[in-house]
Amino acid sequence: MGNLSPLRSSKKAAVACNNCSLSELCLPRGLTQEELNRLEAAIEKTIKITKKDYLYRRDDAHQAIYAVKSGAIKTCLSTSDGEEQILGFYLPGDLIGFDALAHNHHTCDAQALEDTLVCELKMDAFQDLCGSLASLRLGMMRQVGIEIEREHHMLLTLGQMRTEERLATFLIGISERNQARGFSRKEFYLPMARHDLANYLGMAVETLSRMFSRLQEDNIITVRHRLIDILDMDKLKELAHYNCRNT
Amino acid sequence: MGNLSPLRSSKKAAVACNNCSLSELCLPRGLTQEELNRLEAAIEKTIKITKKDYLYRRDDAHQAIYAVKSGAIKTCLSTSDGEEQILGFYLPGDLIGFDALAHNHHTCDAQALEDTLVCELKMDAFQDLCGSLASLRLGMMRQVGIEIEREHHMLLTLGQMRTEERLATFLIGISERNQARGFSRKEFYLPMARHDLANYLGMAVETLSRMFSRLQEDNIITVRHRLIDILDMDKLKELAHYNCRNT
DNA sequence: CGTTGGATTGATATCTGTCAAGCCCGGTGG
DNA sequence: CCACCGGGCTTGACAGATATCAATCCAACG
Repeated sequence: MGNLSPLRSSKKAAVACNNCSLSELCLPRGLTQEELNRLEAAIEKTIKITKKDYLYRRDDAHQAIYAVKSGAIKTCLSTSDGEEQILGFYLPGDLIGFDALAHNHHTCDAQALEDTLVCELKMDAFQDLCGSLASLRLGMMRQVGIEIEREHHMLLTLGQMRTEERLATFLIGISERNQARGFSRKEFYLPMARHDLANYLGMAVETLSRMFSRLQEDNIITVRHRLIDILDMDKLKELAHYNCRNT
Repeated sequence: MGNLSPLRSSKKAAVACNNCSLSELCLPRGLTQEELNRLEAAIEKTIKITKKDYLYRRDDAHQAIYAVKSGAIKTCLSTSDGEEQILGFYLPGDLIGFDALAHNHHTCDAQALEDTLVCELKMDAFQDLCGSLASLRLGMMRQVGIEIEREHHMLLTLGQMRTEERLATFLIGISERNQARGFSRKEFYLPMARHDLANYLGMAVETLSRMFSRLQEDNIITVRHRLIDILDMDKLKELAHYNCRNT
């Protein structure tokens, strides 16, 4: 468990959206220079979250939307009987914090999987901006829409697929997200522990481990702990029914 | 399968938001009278969708957000290999259409489970309104947030629960939604077929049927086809781990 | 009143979870 | 430098839940 009150070091963002390599994935996409300047003025600071600390917890007031700059964050629903469901993994360029839109307080926990930097966009400043910047409203809606689509796809994964298919689908997704960020689409590090990934994919850790082993035996990937190398993307997509589920 | 191009009869809404019994569940919640008037002016018409026809289909342009006035709608992802995943059931007072926020076209199908009436709020009129009505922006965000929370809860259901627990959770949810709409929370009609419900809950139809039977044997509910009577809400909540998962 | 599609029930196969043991790697301290 | 943990991960054996296949059953409807 991380600290309940994580120490956060913060300062004005060192990297402006302008110079941020992630801006094409993030909220700024499609904004003009002038609009971007106004958005940036509303971005308070960059927050550093140490591995295992929380960006926010359930019931925290909805103070801001965050953009991941580096590192990785998981969101997760916890129940009082000790069960939990991982809701998503957030990588650089992803926006996080929409779980609080309905009730003005967060409805899940957001925890850093590794040391992580996020930009903070305060809700009050954001609300003001939305009044005058139609493009920002659209950008926000687009981001919320992406979140909804992601969750729809996850419902399909949990509702219809068997374990091997789920893992294949997940690996392809991570691969594509890495590619969009300019990293290798065939070789990468998973930021999360087996425990978290198994939970996210709705299976036991042991089952997940077996599926990794099976993919390796079939020469589709190599696994060395969290380091994944996709050897045969076509076969992987076949297992994931990739072409069926995306057309 | 319904028609690909359903016939829609439409007219200006017969019931204004003011007089609509659902306004407390719907977008108008929290708006002042003047704001409400402006919103209403943007509501184009009431659309009638015949059972099995589609309100919209995947890839349709995002023309509007819809509010269900009566009837019921399911949303559903279809894959080219013939599988599908039901994403949600929408009852009177619910807003539908957020799946298109990211890409300006719909990413799932929305089909009427019975003859259904919806209000149509055109996106362009809505975008204009959002510029000047901060309260409407907030209302929209709240509705989107509700959708996200609903999906989070569904991920928990599919990821962590076993079949009986899923059904119990679903029945409690329907019961609460009925109650919020002024209907009985213990006796109600399910608008969807077993096939759809089983798909939604990520199990085989036969398993769902067995779970219904088991709940009936244990005198927790009575089932007569789609008519459900909850005899013992406490036991049902116990099965659903209701208190664990909602605190 | 027969047809048809949905729903239930039964028998069986399969997948996945559970329990248990062992492995591997990184960290720690002697 | 090496031995010794400890936690995360993997593997194996087994049990149990759920899917699948098949056979009714039932209700709505023409």
